[in-house]
Amino acid sequence: MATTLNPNVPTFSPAAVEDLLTGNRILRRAFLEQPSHSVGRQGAIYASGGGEGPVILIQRGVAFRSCSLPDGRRAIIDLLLPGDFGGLDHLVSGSGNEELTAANTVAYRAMRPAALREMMVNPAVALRLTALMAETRWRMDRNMTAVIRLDARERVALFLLDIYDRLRRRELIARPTYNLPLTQEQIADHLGMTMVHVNRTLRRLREDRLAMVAQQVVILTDVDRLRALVSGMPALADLAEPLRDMVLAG
Amino acid sequence: MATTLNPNVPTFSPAAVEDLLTGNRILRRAFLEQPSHSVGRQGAIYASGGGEGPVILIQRGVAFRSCSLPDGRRAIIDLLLPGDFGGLDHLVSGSGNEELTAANTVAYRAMRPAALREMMVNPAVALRLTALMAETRWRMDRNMTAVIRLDARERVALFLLDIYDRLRRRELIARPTYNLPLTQEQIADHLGMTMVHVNRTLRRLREDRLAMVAQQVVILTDVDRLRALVSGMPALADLAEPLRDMVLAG
DNA sequence: CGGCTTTTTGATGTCCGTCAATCAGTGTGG
DNA sequence: CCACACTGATTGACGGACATCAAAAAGCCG
Repeated sequence: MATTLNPNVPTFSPAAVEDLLTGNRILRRAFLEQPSHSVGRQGAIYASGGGEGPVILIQRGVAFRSCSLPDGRRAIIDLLLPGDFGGLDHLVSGSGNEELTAANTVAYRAMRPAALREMMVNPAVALRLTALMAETRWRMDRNMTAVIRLDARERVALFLLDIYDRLRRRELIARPTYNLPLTQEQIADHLGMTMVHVNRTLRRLREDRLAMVAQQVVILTDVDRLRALVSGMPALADLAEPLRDMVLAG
Repeated sequence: MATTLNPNVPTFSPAAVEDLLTGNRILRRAFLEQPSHSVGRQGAIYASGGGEGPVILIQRGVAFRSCSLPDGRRAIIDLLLPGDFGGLDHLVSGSGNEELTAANTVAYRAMRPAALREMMVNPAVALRLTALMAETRWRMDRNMTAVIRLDARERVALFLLDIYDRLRRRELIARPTYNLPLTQEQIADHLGMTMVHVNRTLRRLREDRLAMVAQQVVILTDVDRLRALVSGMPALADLAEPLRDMVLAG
């Protein structure tokens, strides 16, 4: 087995691991029984004002949750990779203000919130859903911290590293190279910068031989020095070893 | 009854309201049976690395969740007001990276995560916990959007208005005036600016007769024009009418 | 009154945004 | 097959919003 990626990754409470494992299994099985959907690039998986949105499990592709202002400004609040769940707040909210958009072609399973709520009578499922929401929050904590206190270079470095770690833990990649289906403008909307400055920052990272990003392909040429850039940040929280999301196919 | 504060506040799914009400009642009752704790200004309610942190319900005072970098930079990620729950991710996480600090003297009830997990066998409680986590996420979405895409003036205006709305909905205040036990440096750490610039921005708001902030006292002199400043932002999500948190005393 | 934190203000600098033009990649239809 | 259009990437010149540095003033507390 792979060793833990980082010494102080938040782990799940031991007392809860059993339930989390069970809940994880049940939940994924239920989603995999649903029909598979697909949306193309820039397509909406759900949008605000569209009634009760679904809860989804991403199987292939990348999606992002965003908030758009009327004047054209936009914030990309969270990024969902294969294996991530989205729309969990639809469990309780009739109408949120968020929208979920496919960055590239996305294949996903969807469930109605009502069906999921019924599954929550199983405490293991309920606990697992709590864990999923907590995970989302850890991701957001991180990006929030980055946007609040890191400079452009650090922000981009952290962003590239975090996606790398998330993909690696799911064993979707093995080497420090991956496909990132976001335009520089979308990256800018996620990191709180302008497209132009994202471009310049990426160029500098390239010149410094830290990372190369071109045409949706990311190559981390020096992971160690990248990590050193953001060494002040706490580790990326993710599922503990026994909870890795292995069931993606189906 | 008061009318809804905003036409398109996200409401809870009708199908879930019954359970949410029940869960809310049970949950608060359980917390109110716990002994009351108190911490002074700048005291830690829980910190990273302190073992399994508690889940808490704030009764009096204001607390903030923050992430500190070794070089002294700090991000204040979320603000907790009376009636808010904190540390919900301790339900699943053994060791997070967050810390919760009292802004002024805070009185709160605390429960061990294990006890709460046992209560989750009740689906109503589980659903209510999900709702609480969703609510936290809506708050963070908002501040994330603000820090990513609003300028300093808009950020401060939104910040002051949001706290105002949160306090008002809990009926902790009736007029556009409240106590805000944060230093300008802490406000800066929450909004992603420097203390100096927060100060200047507050001065401009005062000169424009929009809001006065002095010595922890906030007076919104022109709520309408303040709202106009941030009219592009979606409404602040909060509990629907039947779910207002009324049980604070005890 | 000291000693502390917090606020306030000025002077100066810089990181990043804005504007604008060019270039590259992709698709389309004549 | 090549104009044409369109989106996204890239780069330069310039400006501004915000940060940094520094110091004084104002609260706060024993």
